[in-house]
Parts: sequence; C-alpha cells; structure tokens
Amino acid sequence: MALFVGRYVNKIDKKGRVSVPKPFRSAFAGQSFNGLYVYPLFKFNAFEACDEAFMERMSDSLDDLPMFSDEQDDLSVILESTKRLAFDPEGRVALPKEILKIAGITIQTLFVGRGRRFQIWEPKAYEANRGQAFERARVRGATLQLRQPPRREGEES
Amino acid sequence: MALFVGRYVNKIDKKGRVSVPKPFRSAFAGQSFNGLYVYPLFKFNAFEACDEAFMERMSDSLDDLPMFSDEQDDLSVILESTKRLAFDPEGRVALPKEILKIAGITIQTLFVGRGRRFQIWEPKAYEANRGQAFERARVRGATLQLRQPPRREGEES
DNA sequence: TAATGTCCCATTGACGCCCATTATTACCCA
DNA sequence: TGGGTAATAATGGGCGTCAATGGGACATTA
Repeated sequence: MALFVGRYVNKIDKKGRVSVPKPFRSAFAGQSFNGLYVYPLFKFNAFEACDEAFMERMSDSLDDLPMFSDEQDDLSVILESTKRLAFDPEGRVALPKEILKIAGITIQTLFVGRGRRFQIWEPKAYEANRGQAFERARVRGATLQLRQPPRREGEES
Repeated sequence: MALFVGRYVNKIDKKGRVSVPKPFRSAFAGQSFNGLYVYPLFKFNAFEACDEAFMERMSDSLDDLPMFSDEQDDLSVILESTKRLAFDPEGRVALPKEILKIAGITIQTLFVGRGRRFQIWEPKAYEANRGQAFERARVRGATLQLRQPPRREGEES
C-alpha cells in the first residue's frame, strides 16, 4: 500500500476542481469506487482524506461499539460528514462548497501527507498550525513507540 | 462491500416517492430482493435502512441473546417493525404513510450515511437531534480506537 | 369504479467526460 | 554542465450524459 508523504499545493479552478497530486492518486487505484473519502477534522478547520480500505476500517471500528449506544451515535458523525469525491479522467476532484468554506480555501489547496491518510488545508491556515504543533512536540519532548517490524521471509526469529 | 457515507436531501413527490441517492442505491445490487430494509429507531423519530446482509446479521445477533429472554423479546421488535421497500425503475422507493408520519417527513427526506447502514430523517429533526454531535465530539476530544488493520498478502509493513 | 401501485416517458440541471493549452519535470546531447 | 527537447502533470473550458424529479398510462384490487 502506498504511503502519503510530503506537501503539495495545487490551484482550484472556477468549478471548484483541484488536481490531486499524482503521487497521492496512485494509492486509490483498484478501489471499487474511483475516488477518495473526505471528512472534517475535529480539531482544525481542515479535512482529512483516505482510501476505501481505511474508511471501511473506520466503519467496522464503529460497529465494534454497541449498536444504538450514545457513543456509537456521536462518533458516527464522522461517517455522516464524510463525502465521496470521484476523480475525473485527469485526476481532479471537485471540492464541495461546504468544504471550501469551512477550510477557507479560495485559490489554492494544500495537500499534506500523513501516512495512510492525507490532509487538505488552506495553505496559510496550515502554516499557522504547523509551527504550533512542532513547538509543542519540542517542548513536551515528544516520543513515539515504534511497532515491531514485521518479520520477513527467510529471516531468523 | 459498499459503504454508506455522507448526507443527501431529496424531495418527496405527491405519491410519497423519493429517490434513494445513487451512491447508496448501488450497494443493493445483487440482492435477492431489489430494495431496502427499513426499521424504526428507539431513540429518535427517525428510521434506519440497510441491505439484506446486514439484516441477516442483526437477526443472527438477536439469536445470540438467550432464547425467550425479555432482552431478546424487546429487541426483536425491530424485526417485527421492519419494512421492505422496493425500488422503482428510477431508483425511488415509496415511503409508507406511517413512516412519513412518525418521522415528520413532508416535503424533503434526509439520507444519512452510517457505514453499513443509513438513516432516514426529516431534515430539521436531524438538525435538532444530531446537528450538535460534531461539536460535542470536538469539545469532548472524542477519539476512536481503530481496529487492527487487516494484513494484506504480500504487504511489507 | 375508485383507489392504489407499477411502469414508462419527458424535463432539467448538475456534473462527468473530453479536448486543448500551459506549466513542470525528466531526459538527452553537445 | 548548460541548454534544448520530449514526456508528464496541471489547468481551463465546452458539451453531453445521467441522476433527480414530475406526471401520465395502464394494471390490479377492493
């Protein structure tokens, strides 16, 4: 599976279309639906996009919670707010007006790789937030526990 | 398997018919019965719809409860209340008067994607009951524990 | 015969498809 | 190593198609 890394800025045209960066696009090949899934972020006026497999994983995780429970109902708002954006033959998607408005996107869109997902920002809004995150991580002395690497064939256990 | 995501508003015509959003409809292809299953929700004056596979899963889950128990009896009311709505050639369904009345639906119907199933609301009723779900989740800092990703063949990481 | 429910056809408006053009990057060769 | 050229990606806009909608024709049943 492809990883989303790096940042790309592309233009929005009058129809609200924007090219998804080529390196990101290839990760969506072979889906039953030729496009991406976009949902709002709780913490920022920005959006996150993922592929079908990830969205199904989120849906199944929600179904692990008891049906009809308040917890499931509240978290389901992500699915309710998710939009499916289809690629056109050139690899563009049309960002709905609602998304443009909430994110404050007018002429440019910033794509930010996040591994299995990527985010969609208005460039300046991202700049303002990125500095803060970096500073928080520095001050806190943030660390990350890595998973065990997967065992490969022919390798000693 | 198809996922139901996003919200769609469609009109009800004089005959009580409403178009099921195209992205939702396609999930019902290949069923033995060309239509959807609708059942009432306990907590809201709204309805939930699903496909045949999910209905079978619910039925099986009910059978996991102790036979003859009050719990099973109570929840089985869902199956008793479930209605099958057939698609017409244009992909519309006729919502029974009872459903229109309970949900308060008159001129518009809101379809709300929930992953493996979707809900049917009167738009304003949804706003009143669920509109603040996102804000609640944001304030609470809601998090979701994801399932372990499925291992795919030939995948390195 | 009225009431109900399918099916069929017409309309319209949004959006997906196609083609043209520009911009970027990659590649080649002097 | 620089410039030129070809390939790829991004952008812009016209137009046809399809989803949503409305209403009539016909069958079915009470």
